[in-house]
Amino acid sequence: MSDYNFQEIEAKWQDLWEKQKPFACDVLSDKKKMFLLVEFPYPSAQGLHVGHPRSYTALDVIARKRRMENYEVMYGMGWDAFGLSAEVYAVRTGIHPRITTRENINNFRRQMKSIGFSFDWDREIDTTDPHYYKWTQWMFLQMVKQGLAYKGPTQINYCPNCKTTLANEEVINGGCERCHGPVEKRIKEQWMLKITQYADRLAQELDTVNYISPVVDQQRNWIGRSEGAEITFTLKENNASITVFTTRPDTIFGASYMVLAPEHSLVDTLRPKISNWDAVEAYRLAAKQKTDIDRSDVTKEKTGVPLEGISVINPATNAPIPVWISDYVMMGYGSGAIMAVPGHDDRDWAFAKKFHLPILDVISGGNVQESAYTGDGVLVNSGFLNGLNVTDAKARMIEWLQKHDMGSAKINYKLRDWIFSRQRYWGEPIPMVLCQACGWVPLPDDQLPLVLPELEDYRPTDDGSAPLAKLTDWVKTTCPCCQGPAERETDTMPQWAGSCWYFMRYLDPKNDQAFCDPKILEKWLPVDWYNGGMEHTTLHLLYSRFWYKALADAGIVPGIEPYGRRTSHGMILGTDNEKMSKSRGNVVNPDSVVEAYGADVFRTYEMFMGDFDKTAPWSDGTINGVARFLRKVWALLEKIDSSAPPSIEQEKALHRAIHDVGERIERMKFNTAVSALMECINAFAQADSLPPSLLGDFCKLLSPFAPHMAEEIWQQLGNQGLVCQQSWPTYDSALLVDDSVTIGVQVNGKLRATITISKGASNLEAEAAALAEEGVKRALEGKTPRKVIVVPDRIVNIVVG
RNA sequence: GCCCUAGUGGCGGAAUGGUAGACGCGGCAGACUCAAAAUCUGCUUUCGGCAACGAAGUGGGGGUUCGAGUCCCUCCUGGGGCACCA
Repeated sequence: MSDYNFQEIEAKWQDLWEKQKPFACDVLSDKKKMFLLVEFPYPSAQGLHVGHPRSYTALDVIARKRRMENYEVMYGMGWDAFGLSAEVYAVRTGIHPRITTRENINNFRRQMKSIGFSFDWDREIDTTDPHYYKWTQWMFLQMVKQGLAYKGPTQINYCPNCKTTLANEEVINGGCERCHGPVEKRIKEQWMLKITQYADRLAQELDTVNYISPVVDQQRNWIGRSEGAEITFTLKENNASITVFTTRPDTIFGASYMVLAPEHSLVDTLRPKISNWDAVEAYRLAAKQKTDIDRSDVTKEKTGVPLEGISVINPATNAPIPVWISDYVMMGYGSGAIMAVPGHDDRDWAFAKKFHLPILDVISGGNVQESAYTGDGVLVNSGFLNGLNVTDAKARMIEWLQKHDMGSAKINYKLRDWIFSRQRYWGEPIPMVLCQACGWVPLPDDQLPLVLPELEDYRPTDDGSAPLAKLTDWVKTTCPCCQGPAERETDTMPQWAGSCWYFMRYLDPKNDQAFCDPKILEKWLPVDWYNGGMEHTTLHLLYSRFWYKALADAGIVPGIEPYGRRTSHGMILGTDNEKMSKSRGNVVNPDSVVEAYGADVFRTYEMFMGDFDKTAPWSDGTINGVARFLRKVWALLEKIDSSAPPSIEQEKALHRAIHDVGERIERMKFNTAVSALMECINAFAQADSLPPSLLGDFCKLLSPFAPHMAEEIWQQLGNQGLVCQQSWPTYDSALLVDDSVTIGVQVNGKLRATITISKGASNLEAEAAALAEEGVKRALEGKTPRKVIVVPDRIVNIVVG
């Protein structure tokens, strides 16, 4: 018996898998399908992070088990290779992103293969391959045709450091997601996707899928549905009107002033009537120059300027109220105007206090001069609403507004349309042409893919225009519609475009007639199980659901949701319990782990290190323990004796493991599934001999975690075929139960003894055994039990006193 | 401020309302060895005690229950998300 040479043995099986392709998916198979998905990575120059394999291994365990359960499994891998990071890296190194991307992909593929994932590598995809992005462009055009894409001036988030536009989802606390620098607001012509048109469905249809609840909560939160009313206020000075959105129409009698966003266009219209225009203009200019970080600082004092000479009529009271502008009202939400009810809104209260505006009490329950009262109560000082509670008053008020044609019920969303343009080079060209005569014209399908042209200098420009604009020959084209002179769009798509639909391409990766054969889509969608990071909840996952619904509405894909089930893994931290980062110097490189311990140890450790859901710190000690475990498994080969009958203990240990490992994998309790494997081999090792069949069955349980060693032992036991192609073992329930059971005996809920009784013993027997215990007698101090609770095979609790 | 999440030995972590600490790491003692590594055996929540045993114990405080790490209320702390969204 030699030591386990993992380098040699892992290479041997990886070569064999490569040749025999046991993980190839037959999409036309009659077997029950199982579509498993992990987020395909962005192939960075740093290579694979130890965080990636946590997700990949988990679903690899599921994939391998499902194959052994006779499912046809789809488990693919590919590269989300467009995007800013690749371009930034290329600019820094001076090497074209196409070249660095190819190198990075090769490195990622090598790393993944060294870990032994059971991906069907013949279905590898790459978002930067023209054969792939042809369909990304095609799908974008489908959205154009459905009226879901439009180009228009919009206030965008611009990162002056990265020199590009950011989607709202890419702005974190007013800063850039990538460089964390401040983000400016600019007005720019951008391609937009109308994700807001799907806001309601994106929220509602979460009920039709099985996502872990934090994902559901976070998406709903992000979509931010709120029910309220739109109310029209009329200007006192002329008949112009201003519409506000409020969730509290019930408080309208307390609306003592109105606030407009500084950017509100009405301010310009009203200029001739505004007597303090200089002050107004100065305030607007100052607001414009503020970054979102300044503007969204909740703790800062409220500022604002009144529009002197302007007032509006409160439709409920008919009284004129002043109009202010303040940057605490945002142009991008509702109508950019609010009715301020300082008595019952904290922000309005703070504003009113500062500027000495009237604070009216219209809902009983608080002292509005001290602080805003936002709770429930009975309406007061509110005319026909008096005496109603908040809910009823809301309904009554909306009714009243509708009757008088002054407003109606309205639902608003925080979700904004998706800013889809990037003034960058390394992305899918947007296949649109601007014709002087015809306007924006989509490229016809036969001109797809619109290949990303070569460019000498692909660096972003300081004036915010796209690098492709420099290619004047490429930009100049003819209109597909009228053949007149036209210009190509020079913006490219964001990183998120290619990942919106990539899972479908695994199903039919080489098809050039369609992104996927519709029959295959029909059979394989939705994805059965998608595991990925929480950080993608309001980005990729939301975009992708929207993209799918848009395609579904165009009749292109089946169903309404792309992913049936969504789970998430916790982050892997450094040994210091901090997020791994170069600057902290706590990064663990998967290559060095594989080199030192082998893929099997790496995989098993990643599953054993902690609860899959939760963050877990890297630990060199624990990984050693896993290595020791696998060495013990290997050493069992020495005990193999085909003439020895299995001991009952060994059989019980095996069947216990079959039960526990299977059940724990299904519950994604991978750490305790590994514990169950450990317990089993600890039991196996007790005896001097072990029948080959028991170790063979154990190999089946081990194979999802440590597939190389499992194959090797399986072969050395003299078995035919691959262990990964065997059937998942079943357990004999009779072997799961013991004849006797040790249970606790409590006196008044405190443990005083344990008794071993036969399984299924009657309550009387258990009680008698319990009362006979010395420890119990001592605790009873001669008192007579008042009550004895026996839970069969579980516990005896004696109540005294 | 709002919405999620978590808080258990020296450490990672186990526990369908029923013997808290499985499994692993680390530590201690021993075996093997010229020695070391590797391996194996035993012990290892804390306090008191030679021991038998006793007491305390799952972030704090209340509650429900024969019985609470687990359920309810409340507070504290860490992690994540959203945030002047009317």
